[in-house]
Amino acid sequence: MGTNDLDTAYFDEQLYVRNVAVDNVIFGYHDRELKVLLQKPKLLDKWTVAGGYILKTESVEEAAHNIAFMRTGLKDLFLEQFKTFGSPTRIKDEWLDIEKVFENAGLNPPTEAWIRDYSVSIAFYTLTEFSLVTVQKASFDEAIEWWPVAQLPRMMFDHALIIEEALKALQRDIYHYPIGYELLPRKFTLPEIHSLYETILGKTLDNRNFTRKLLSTGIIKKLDETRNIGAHRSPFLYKFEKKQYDAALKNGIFLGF
Amino acid sequence: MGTNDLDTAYFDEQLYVRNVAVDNVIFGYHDRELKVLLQKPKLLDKWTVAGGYILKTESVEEAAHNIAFMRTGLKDLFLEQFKTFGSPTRIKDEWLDIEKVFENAGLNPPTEAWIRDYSVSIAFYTLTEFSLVTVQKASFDEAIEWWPVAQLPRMMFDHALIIEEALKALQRDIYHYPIGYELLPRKFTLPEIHSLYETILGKTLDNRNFTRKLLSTGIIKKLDETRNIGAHRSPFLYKFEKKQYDAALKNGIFLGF
DNA sequence: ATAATAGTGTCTTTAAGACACTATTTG
DNA sequence: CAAATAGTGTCTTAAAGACACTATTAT
Repeated sequence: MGTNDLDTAYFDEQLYVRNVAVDNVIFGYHDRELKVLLQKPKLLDKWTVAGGYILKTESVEEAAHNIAFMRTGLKDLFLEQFKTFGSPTRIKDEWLDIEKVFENAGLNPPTEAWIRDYSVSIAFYTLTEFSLVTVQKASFDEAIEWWPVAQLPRMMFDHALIIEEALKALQRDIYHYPIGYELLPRKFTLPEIHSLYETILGKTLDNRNFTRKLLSTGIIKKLDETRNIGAHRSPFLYKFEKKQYDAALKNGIFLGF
Repeated sequence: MGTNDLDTAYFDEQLYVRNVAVDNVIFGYHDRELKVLLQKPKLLDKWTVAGGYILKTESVEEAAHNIAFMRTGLKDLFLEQFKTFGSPTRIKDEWLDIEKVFENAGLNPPTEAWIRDYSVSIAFYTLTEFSLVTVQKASFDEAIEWWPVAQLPRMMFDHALIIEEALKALQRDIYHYPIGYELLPRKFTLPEIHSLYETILGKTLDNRNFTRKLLSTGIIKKLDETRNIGAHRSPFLYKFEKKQYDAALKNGIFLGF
């Protein structure tokens, strides 16, 4: 999406790249659950991934950043392009839906406008620290909410597939990038990051082996503080070592969990 | 690309998806070198990756298959989407080039036609067995040739970058897919596949360890034939085991070379 | 016999995986 | 002291990596 105005007339052929959408699967982590930020257009009972279009003056990556910014209020988020979807049927299968979207948005693009036509979607996923996000609703949306990836609502078009592929990409990337940095608060405990990895990978990880491997990379560092969690032993807080983290991002690491 | 006619007027807005191109980096392996199939438009001294546009009646993947077919005469090639490129400058940086391309092709799209405009390129790479390919020249091309990836000619637009990224993607994928099947003839020797892997990865691999690992996957099988290579010991021929190969493609394998 | 390439085995080192007890905190 | 969660060490097994000699073929 190219502007901060969520109500821009995307079918303006002068401003926007035609036939191309950008969809951005915004992941957050909270309450031991991996969540996705979804929107529900007015009057429809289907949800959509955050999405928008590309201004002719910006790159695909800038468009994806802008979409993330519009929905979360956050800039410079971690963002990965994972796949581009395009087929004659991915939107038209549910023709009625898109007509309703326009109607509800108070828009009425010409019948022949590209926005009703073949649509390629360049899909990204974004990682955000849940607690920092202040959700931004567009005027044509009835709701914008975090949904657990494990229990999604009815999704519009092929958006369920897009989320599924985003999750696969994330699961692939977690072995090669220090993903936790983006999803956790600045200070976190070992049990928290352990649970994050288990959640994303959908399997249990032996806590001793997990800790050993994670610490051996040198990307996190124990602090001299603990977190009080009630009637239990207080876990130590850790933080990411920016230097090691950046190196890991650049060169890749291998975390064989 | 959507038809078998290499001279189709791509700027026809009724037929083609606007603003979106598909570029396909076609890899082949020959003479111990990894090669790419490139074209040179008439009168320009820059080369391009195989590319084309998407018919509104086909999917992105179909378009990529059609591009590969038009250039190689082969169907059902192994094909992977690896990245989508899009920025306001990737084509316009060399505005003169694209004008010349049109001129040389005898085309004269209207000044405002999308084809001169912002262009998103969905990039794929394709693996082919070099010897099966019969190269197909389009009328607006002066030449179509295999170039060693290690010594590319001057490339148009961002095509050098696209090839670089395709190679990175291939190097990533080689660890998870039984790549050799696509690039080698049906029967091949251990030294041949060994050299293929060394070439793609750009590093030497201990032949004993390589053989041990490759054979342990069960995807190749020793035949009862040898290849005569002159005044040397004759190497045995091997072939891929289709069953194991398909399983490896589907589930992924791990080849830690 | 020589030159060139094919083919194979062992040892060492490192990483993965399995496994269970002790420590801290609060009520 | 009981309940809950944090935190840590060792052994076994598997895989990776390093390394060098013997086998075959044609001239």
